Amino acid sequence: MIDYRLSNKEVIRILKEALAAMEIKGYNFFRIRAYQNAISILDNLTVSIYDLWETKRLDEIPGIGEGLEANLNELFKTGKVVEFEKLKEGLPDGMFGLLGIRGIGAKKSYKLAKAFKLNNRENSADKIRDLAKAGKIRTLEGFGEKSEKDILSSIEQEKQSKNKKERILYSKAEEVVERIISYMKNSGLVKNIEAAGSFRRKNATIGDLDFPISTDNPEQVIKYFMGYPEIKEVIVQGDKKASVSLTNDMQVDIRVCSPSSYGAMLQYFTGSKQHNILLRNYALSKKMSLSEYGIKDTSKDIKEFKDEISFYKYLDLPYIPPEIRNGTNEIESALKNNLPKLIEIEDIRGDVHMHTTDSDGINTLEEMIEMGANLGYDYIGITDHAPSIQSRGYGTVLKLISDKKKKITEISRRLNKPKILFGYEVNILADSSLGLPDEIMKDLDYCVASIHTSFNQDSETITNRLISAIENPYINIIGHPSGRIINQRDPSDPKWDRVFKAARDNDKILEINSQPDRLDLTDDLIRSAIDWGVKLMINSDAHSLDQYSYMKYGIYNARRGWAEKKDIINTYPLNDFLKELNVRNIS
DNA sequence: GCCGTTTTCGGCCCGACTGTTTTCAGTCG
Repeated sequence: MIDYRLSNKEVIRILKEALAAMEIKGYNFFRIRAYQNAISILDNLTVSIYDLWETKRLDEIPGIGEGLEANLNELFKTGKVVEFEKLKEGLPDGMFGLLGIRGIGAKKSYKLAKAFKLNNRENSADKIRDLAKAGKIRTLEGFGEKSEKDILSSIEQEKQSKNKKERILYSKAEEVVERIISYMKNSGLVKNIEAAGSFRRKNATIGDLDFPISTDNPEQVIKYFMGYPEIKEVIVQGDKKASVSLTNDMQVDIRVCSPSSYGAMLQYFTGSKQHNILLRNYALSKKMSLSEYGIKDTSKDIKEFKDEISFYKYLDLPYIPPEIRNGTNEIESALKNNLPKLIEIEDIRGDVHMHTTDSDGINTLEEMIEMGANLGYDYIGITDHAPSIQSRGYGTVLKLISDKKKKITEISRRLNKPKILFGYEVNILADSSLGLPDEIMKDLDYCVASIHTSFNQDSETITNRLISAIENPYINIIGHPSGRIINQRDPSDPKWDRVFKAARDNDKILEINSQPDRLDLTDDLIRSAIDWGVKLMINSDAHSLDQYSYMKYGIYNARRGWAEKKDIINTYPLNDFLKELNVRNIS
């Protein structure tokens, strides 16, 4: 049997088209909303919908009930959904080429496609652009000169940014955030401001930036914001909010409120959208209504909140950290008083994956060790890429290793902290063999095994490669297990359940790699690894002194994966850590 | 269509902004 392995993006496109068709045909409002809700949830998944279907876990997704599960089942089995095809009957195909253009939803795309007889989605956007240029759109009822102009600029912008419209790395977004906050604070008008949204939830990548701002002078603040030098285009501008796009193509949204209601605004603007919907539903069950202005209960007047803690408290909930406000089961856990006590950066006692000038690092062994000492770490581990026996010869490699070992022993004698571990990052080769032979690895303190080549092998082969490294007695850690590079290389696709089981049964550690473009394991894999009882550690994989600080990104990622201190072994005191890692040659 | 700390029936998050309207529909977050 052949399945149709559609990507999340394709599945969502198909559902959005069905949704648009229902809106045109005037289906029940709440049925439409159920579809919107399901699409929004699916769109936020970081796991593959197909994988969930294949492992029969679609019913675990909130918002997907019997009906949509049956639709998706049909879609993955046959490549289409008969019900959806019927829904779209009689609608001009061109309208589906217009969905997704800013400001054009179902109704407008239908109106346009119908009026101008656009029967092909491939060229409908181009045709509308030409019609707008010719001043034909304004002749349509409900459209005017302004909307014609907006449509034109939306289409041209869409075309322009088609290839570069990727979400940017959290670490890059940090720089933009700092510039905006310092600009706004300079106005002297701002009481509170911070970046909310996915940035505050510490997503690995950021789409838009959202800033709640409290002030006694809303109009002035909006006006002042409009003078921000990186603004390319103003999308909306009102009394209470504004949206702009920057010269780097990021969208920035601000909301302005009074200091007395900043807590509710921050909560609203932090999201996630799904978290807020669930929270508002929960509030309704307690006869309360939530908004960005505060909480309305039966007394009808709005109770305001200066901070988020009091906001959640009024709902009889403990504070829910932004990193886990993903609209999964965090409210349920909060109600049971069962929220995780998430790991903090201060919990980290060491970092044992890093490189020096002996491989592709840019600082020397001595410099890297000194930095680890300055940071106050209890232990660090040096793991350059293992030298290749094939290209250097067995004897040379042995000599290299013993020289390096001597050097580390000497430095260790001078320092009482940190404990310095000596290992290598060893390649897991395409045929599942390892880049260093066992007899060399066994004399090292520990080894990290990582995949650096042949990422595109099929799922079964990748799974076996990872598992055979896990089963090797001299491998202690699997480095950046999925191999993804954000926006450059997709994660490889092993059977994670088998990998997790093997790691747990063999007492091996899986790494959370903190490089901002890796963040690997990903947050949801961290969550399932923990459920499997797998021990994890967070490493910077530093290739220079300043990259030690990447540890914080790994922490953010681990927090998103609901990780607690006990789940991450490099929070343990030295002796417990060495034992947990199964370090050899402990002196 | 989805879902359950009021409910397996009867509800369904909340508000801002825009353009084309004379009170609101469409879109967005």
